[in-house]
Amino acid sequence: MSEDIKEVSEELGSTGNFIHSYIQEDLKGKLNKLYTRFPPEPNGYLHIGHAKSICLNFGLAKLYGGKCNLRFDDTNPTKEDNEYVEAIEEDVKWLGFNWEGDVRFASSYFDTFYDVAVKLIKEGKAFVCDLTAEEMKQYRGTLSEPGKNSPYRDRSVEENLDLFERMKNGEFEDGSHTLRAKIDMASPNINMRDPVIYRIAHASHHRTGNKWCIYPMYDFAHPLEDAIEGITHSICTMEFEDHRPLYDWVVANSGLKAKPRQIEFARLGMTNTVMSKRKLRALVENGLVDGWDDPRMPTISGLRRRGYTPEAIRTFCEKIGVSKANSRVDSSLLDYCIRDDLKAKAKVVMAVLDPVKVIIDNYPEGQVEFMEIENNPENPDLGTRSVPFSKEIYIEREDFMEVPVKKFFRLAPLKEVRLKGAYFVTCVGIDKDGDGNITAIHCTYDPETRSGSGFEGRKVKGTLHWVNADTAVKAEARLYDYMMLDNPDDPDGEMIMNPDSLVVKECLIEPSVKDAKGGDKFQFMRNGYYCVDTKDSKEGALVFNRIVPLKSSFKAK
RNA sequence: UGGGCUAUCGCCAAGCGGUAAGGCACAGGACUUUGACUUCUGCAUUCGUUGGUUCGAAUCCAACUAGCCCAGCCA
Repeated sequence: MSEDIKEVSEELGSTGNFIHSYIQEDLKGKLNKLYTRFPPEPNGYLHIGHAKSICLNFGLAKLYGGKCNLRFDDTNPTKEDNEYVEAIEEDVKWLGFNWEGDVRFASSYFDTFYDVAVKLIKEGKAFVCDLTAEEMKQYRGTLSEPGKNSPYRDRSVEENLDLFERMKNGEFEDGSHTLRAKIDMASPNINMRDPVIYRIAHASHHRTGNKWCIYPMYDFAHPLEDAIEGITHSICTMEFEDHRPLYDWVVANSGLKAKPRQIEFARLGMTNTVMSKRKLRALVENGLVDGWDDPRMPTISGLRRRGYTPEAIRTFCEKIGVSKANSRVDSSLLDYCIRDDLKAKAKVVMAVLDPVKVIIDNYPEGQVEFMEIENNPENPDLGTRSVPFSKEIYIEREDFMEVPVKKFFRLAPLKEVRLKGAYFVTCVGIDKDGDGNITAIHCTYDPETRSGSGFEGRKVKGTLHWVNADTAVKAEARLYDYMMLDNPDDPDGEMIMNPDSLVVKECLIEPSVKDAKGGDKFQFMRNGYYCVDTKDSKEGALVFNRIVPLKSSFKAK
């Protein structure tokens, strides 16, 4: 095992984070196997911040030859639902991770939790408290003043046992009693001021139904869950750092042998999006987005629908690193990751989003030629396809300028450009309507310049994508941009929805995409990466989501 | 103002007493049948501040400063 650690350590080089140091330290000592867990509460959908935790926990387990559980922390029935457990399982699988054995549920340990609570009562380490929520708040003290002992703190073990059993049996109303750990009301750490470990909630649980009407609190349940499962390293986010003394107290007093170690890291923040469940829920409930899987959402389901790949998300999670410092990662890093993943995977096709007609005056009327074009110049394995070409085609409106700016390589009067995979054409005239708008561009082509003919006579600076007018497929393109904008009026960082986060266009695409299915990904040449929408795309009425635009160093000034 | 944590390039982030890795972003050059990709080059004499220890400090010590978290019968 120490050899393995050495190898891992060398492999990591200088990229290892502080968690690796802890784990390696522990593995050199008493432990011989790493065991982690990903423990979401099933009360919402997973987002890319969870992906960071998933990659960390499952990734660490894999790296050190250990195991990782998927466990639902379902200790609060009023907020949880089976809908979420199913969605979460799907997301974790989709991201490419396999959990150890069956999915675990905190709720399947409810009997054990109860037994530990009884043990604590018997040892004088827990008591039933009759204080109301409001009274308890008064007794708790403040950040700078110590709290006071509850008047119920010194009840006898017998009375506590009796009361706790009656709590379990449903004799009391919600909020009338709690079970509290007896620790220290004067502790500077508020979490240690006799924290509540069980509350009464006459609510139906999505898995245990009406069997229980008392439910354990996170601070009590979580350390026990970890200890029961033999978790060695319980990795969570920074806000739980203050809870660690309580976590350790529960483990130490539980009678369980395992001694999991809690390690905290900073949660993910990203620019141009929101990550809090509350804010995401508000967007969904206010109808500002098309559900939790709206392609603008940072949810795993949203990213998946948008066209992000698990590989890209995993790479992103590796690249952002893990530390304890608050941070907001620039969204451009995620953009980079998906482009990098798709560049050799996606077929490159030609699509025109803002078409203007081009008539090739000297091309024979009625003639159609099929041009053989490589699907991805970087990846010959993707093969070639045949693209029809004829007298009338469409090009991108922005690829023509009647009065070109300097350094404009594209089409302009009397300028020659290459049509990708076809011929060189020269603009010889323009048709305009009564308002002066260009309705068609007239060109001539040079038959000698046919693509693949080996023509070397002259060079052109620009290559344009195009679609054949007769055979083009009409489709809907949904151009997504960052969901949120910084709000200059709110220095606290409350963001506002980007009004241009979705722009819908009708576009024309070469016929090879005709049979594309939901989830298929393409590069629209010179434009960006697109994914066929899994919800709204139909045969004959394709809908493409723009995953991310291509970079461009061209600036028209 | 009690306790906990954090502070290294525009954004992440290595660094663990021997003289500032890497990625993204950005800028410029080459290449190019995608102004993409690829490739080359540039990008912190300086590590929140101020002192101290040391031959030597981002790394040790002290004092400041700033930011985040905690007063749910949420997780």
